[in-house]
Amino acid sequence: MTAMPATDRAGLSRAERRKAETRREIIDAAFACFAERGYHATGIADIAARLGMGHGTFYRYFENKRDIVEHVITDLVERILGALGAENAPEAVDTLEDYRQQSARIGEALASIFGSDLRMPRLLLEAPGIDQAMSDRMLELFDTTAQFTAAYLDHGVRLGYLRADLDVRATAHAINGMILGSVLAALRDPDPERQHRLGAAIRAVMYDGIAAR
Amino acid sequence: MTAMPATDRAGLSRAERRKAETRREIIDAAFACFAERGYHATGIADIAARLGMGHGTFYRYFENKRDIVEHVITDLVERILGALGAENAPEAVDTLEDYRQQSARIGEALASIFGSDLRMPRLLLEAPGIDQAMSDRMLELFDTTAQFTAAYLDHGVRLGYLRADLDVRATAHAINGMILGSVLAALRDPDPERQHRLGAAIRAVMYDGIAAR
Amino acid sequence: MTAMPATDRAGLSRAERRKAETRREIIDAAFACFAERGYHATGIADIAARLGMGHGTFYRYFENKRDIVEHVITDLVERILGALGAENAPEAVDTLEDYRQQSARIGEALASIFGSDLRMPRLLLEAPGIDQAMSDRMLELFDTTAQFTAAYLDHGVRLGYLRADLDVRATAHAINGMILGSVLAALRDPDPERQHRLGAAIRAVMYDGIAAR
Amino acid sequence: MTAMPATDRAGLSRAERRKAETRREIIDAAFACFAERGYHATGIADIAARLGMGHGTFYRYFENKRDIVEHVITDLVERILGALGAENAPEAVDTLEDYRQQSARIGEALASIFGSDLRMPRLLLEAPGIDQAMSDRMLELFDTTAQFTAAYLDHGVRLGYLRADLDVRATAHAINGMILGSVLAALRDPDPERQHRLGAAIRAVMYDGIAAR
DNA sequence: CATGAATGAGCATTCATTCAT
DNA sequence: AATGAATGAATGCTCATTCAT
Repeated sequence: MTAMPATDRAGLSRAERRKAETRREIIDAAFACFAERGYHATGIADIAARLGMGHGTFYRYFENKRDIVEHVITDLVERILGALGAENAPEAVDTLEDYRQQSARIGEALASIFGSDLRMPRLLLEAPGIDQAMSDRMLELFDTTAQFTAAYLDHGVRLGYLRADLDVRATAHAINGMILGSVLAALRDPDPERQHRLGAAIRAVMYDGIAAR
Repeated sequence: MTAMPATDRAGLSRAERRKAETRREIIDAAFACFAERGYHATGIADIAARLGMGHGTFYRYFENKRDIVEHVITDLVERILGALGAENAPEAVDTLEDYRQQSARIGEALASIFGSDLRMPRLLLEAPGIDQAMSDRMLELFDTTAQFTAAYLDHGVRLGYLRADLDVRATAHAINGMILGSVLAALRDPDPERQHRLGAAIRAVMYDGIAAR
Repeated sequence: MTAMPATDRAGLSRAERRKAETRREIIDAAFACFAERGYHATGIADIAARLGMGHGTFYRYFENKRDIVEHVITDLVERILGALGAENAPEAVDTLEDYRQQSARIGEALASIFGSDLRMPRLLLEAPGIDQAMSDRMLELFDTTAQFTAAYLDHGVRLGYLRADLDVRATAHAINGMILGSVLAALRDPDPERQHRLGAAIRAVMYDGIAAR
Repeated sequence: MTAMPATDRAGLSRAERRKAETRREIIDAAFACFAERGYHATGIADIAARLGMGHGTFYRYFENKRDIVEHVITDLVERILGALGAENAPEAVDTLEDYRQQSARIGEALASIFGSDLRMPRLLLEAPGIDQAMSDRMLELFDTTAQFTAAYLDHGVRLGYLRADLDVRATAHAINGMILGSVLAALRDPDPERQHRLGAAIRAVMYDGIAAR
């Protein structure tokens, strides 16, 4: 017999696990509220009401409104980056054809993530309107993801299947811009068929250019 | 001589002209405030104070806060579209080389517009956070500008200097996405040299692709 | 004709005068509320309601709740000190008998001030419970008034009608303590007759001591 | 052997004794919190945290926040009155000189109590700001202590070493006021030397008066 | 027409208290 | 008996909007 509470595999006591679960639920509820009505139109009471809990309870889990949106965004970004980084890696590719296929897989993964729940891109789109700090964070996120893309490009240049004179950093921003463009287009018209054509168009621009032969 | 007030060439009386001027000033002041502090952090009093006028006066020119931001955005969009459409037209080009040069001109025009006053892209970025309607409007704007781009592409396809199998609509979104990406990059790091490289990278992707020859 | 608003003798425009009046009214209403229910039990809404005005209006005149109580106390202290300093001065007295009479006048003035409105001492008594800063301020006030008393004593020592070996500063605190004691007694039992006896007892202690001859 | 739990000399079971101890600890912790941060700024959680116990446990020992402060003040008052009444009694004195020495002892005892822990007078000072009832109680306390002093004076008058015409009740308030004044002065400047002079000044006023011979 | 005083809906946040475990 | 999670009443404060002057 010991006074120490039983812990699970992650070393968390029952209470800690419950607390983590509730935080998870609040993050999800807040995500839903923010995405549906927007950050400024959402009250803490809305988030609590969605979970059927008292609004005072919210403050047992998060400091304040700004705190929760920070966690919501962080969670969202992690989900996106996690889904992206999961099965792909720059080093996994040797030839242009492989790269093209990898691009397609990444594009499909992105389409799957965003397409599965349009609230995700919708919230990302609204995020810069929260405040200056969040706006900066979103710009930083765009830059960060461009670095991911740059890593892929860099690998291709080194292996010789991408142009040697590629301005890797700038091109990465351009490519990510195309992806962003397709996401915005999807928000207006979430037709899967159209998403597919957007992905194809992006790859066509990347590999074939737009000029006639 | 009549009792009718004198009117200028546009058929506006002196009073109407004065009113239009004041509306113009309010729009400019509101633009400045919204871009600097953000829509939600800006009060009507801030806008009025910037003009040295009473904040009650504001309501003689605009319905409410939502009304003014609508006009600010409209004005902003017009400035952008106006600057773009001014000297370029899809029909003015016959060859790929011409088109490439036209692209460069358009890119420079955009860089000039946005680069000259970063408050413009900053406000556009924050706009979707104002409310759902504004978010929709921004998505619509992205679509509208894509139609502009599509017109250029369409012209090129018809004249044969762009690929016959080009998915014009989807490609237009991709290209505009690249432009959007360069704008976002400029917001993080407004170095003109970098902007120039971003523009070049966009054109390189468009015309040369990223693949090695 | 001038654009300058008409001003009264104090150089205040009509609007400024009105504003000052309203501030005065708010201070009075707040004084009443704080004295009756206590600072912490009083809401801004209570103060506003007492004046029949919206509670938002309050914030046009005072920064916040702490601000108004600061002004209420300041006003209160000024009223007390003003009433005290009005007709008395240490230099106006030459003999012990004069001083004794002056003491009686000051005592009566104090009794008149506090006795006329028991909310004044009641609020002063509650003031240290507002917060640490106010508590310090009250202690400072006690010290300040002791300096007033000390000035009287000092004058008497110099003119020779008070003991040469008087510890002026310490004695001043003792005397003011007696006054404070009579105020506290008055709060419990505001019988004028009793106040009179308290004043007489204070003077008797001061001049005759308590010892039998 | 019976089912009755063992009891100590006071007739308390072990559990009752433990309960009393915990109450004692809570009172002490609450006293510390209230004196340091003030009643209104102190939360029940602060008190519990100071004892390292759950704040829910608090309510097993005291009804509510108002209840604990009542006990804290009661305890405080008892400590003061106890210390005062311990070794002194009106009847223990026969002559003015004895009385003067007794006064000095009482003064020293008070200075020792308050000076040893300034939180005591600080809490008493803040107490009237808790609510009306507590304010009344503090005034009552002042009156009660004046009755103590009055008993000493009464004894002196009866034995003839104090003035026969002394207004005992009023003079008692005046004397206690001086003591109160010295306590307030100590709160501002807790210099022991100064406290000593204040005590001496009080006795000088009492026995010698302030007038020159 | 300009003004700014007045307004109150609205919201984030705190914290004493309860009660299931 | 101890705990601390849950609760919601309570309140200070902001600011868009109105309207009398």
